[in-house]
Amino acid sequence: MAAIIRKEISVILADDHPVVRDGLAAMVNQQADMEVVAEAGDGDEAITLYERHHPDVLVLDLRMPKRDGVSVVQRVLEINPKARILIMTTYDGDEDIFQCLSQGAKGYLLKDAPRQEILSAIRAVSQDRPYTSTTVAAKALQRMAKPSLTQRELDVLQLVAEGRSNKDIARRLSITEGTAKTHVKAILTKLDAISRTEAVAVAHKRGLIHL
Amino acid sequence: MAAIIRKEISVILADDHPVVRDGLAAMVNQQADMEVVAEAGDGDEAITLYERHHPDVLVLDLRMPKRDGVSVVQRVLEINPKARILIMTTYDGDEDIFQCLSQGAKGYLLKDAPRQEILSAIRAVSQDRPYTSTTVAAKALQRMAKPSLTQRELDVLQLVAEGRSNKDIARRLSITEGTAKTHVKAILTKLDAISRTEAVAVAHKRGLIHL
DNA sequence: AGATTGCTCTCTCTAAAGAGTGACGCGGGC
DNA sequence: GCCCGCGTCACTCTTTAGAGAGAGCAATCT
Repeated sequence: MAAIIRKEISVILADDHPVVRDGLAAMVNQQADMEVVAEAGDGDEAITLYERHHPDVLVLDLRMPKRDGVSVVQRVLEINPKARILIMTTYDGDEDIFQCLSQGAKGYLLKDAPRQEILSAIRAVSQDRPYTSTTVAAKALQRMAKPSLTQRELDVLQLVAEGRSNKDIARRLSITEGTAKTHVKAILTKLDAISRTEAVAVAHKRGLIHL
Repeated sequence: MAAIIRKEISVILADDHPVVRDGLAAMVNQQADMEVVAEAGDGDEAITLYERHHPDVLVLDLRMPKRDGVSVVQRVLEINPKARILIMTTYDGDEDIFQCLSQGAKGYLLKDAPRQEILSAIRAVSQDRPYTSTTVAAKALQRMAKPSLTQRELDVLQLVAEGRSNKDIARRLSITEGTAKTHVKAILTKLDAISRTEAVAVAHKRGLIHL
């Protein structure tokens, strides 16, 4: 009979795709120094399981049902400010990652990363060392140069993306049409777009909105 | 030493995410009646490996680098008209699946499907029985009622989604602005949208375009 | 206190979008 | 042969979007 051995690095996986969890679990459990102690299929579950197990590393998908990655990062860091979180996402344009990283997530990974990169990212984060894939690092620099939208502008942008007219947007946000136009104009300028439709395309590419 | 036993169902996995391939491979190889004989990371590779191995089932991600699922389905069915292909995708709104299914793909799956569903889908397809998840079947019915866009309209829609003006669209397609407007109008009517921006939102939801 | 930033609102003016209609040639199906 | 869907083009008319230019007001930072 095998004795229960505590491996050095305990990991919780949070992803809404069973396939992805299986894949990651297989990779992680094959390693001598790490093991998966729990798996979560949505944001709420991720938080519950984190509280219960307090793992060394939480591997977290950015897009999940019930509660998205950003808010999970917030909540987990409230529970344990020293939590080590590795963000994982499919889309390299996702703007949310910057929000996560600035909130205290330790690392970021793309889902199409090769096995080795994923494992070394987990090891890095487990030692409290930040890990950022080169593609993201490059994007971070690009992003510095570009102006960021205010919260209100993001609200407007969301409605623009849904196809609402200025008048409609004004009604929904309880502002005048003129003000809505002002916001839209600011959005167009900041995103360097000529029309609202182009703005939506740009915003989507940058992951500012999720259609 | 173990003898090399041919399992009943040979499978090729095609997906650009190593994690997903690992997950699927782990699931499949655990089964007594099936095994993974090759893995592809992009569309071209999928075709090459299909030709080499002629597996019982090809599990194919719809979105891949180099060559997307639709064209892989076409090519593989040229090679072997009796090929059994199981389409897999992340997005349940994807319009492309209908194209694949009508071309001869045998089944369709969402990536967030539970393990059991994935395995039974592979078994069904391996016996040449069609498999369609209930969510997709429901969507197929919905789709019947809705008018479909012509190829030309899809061309225009793509440009609309990029934020181009009617004048710009006309120039790029070498037609007059009036004609471009006619197409846009038809698109708005068919998608039941009030503005071009809303049309883009609707089209994106239905998977008619990929931003 | 002064500067900055975000949100609000107002005004004018031009360009574009979209509704409504009609029409013509071309191809395939009945 | 005829009808129909498609792509093309043309015309009018109303609504909306977007550029430009200010201005007040609150919260925050320095």
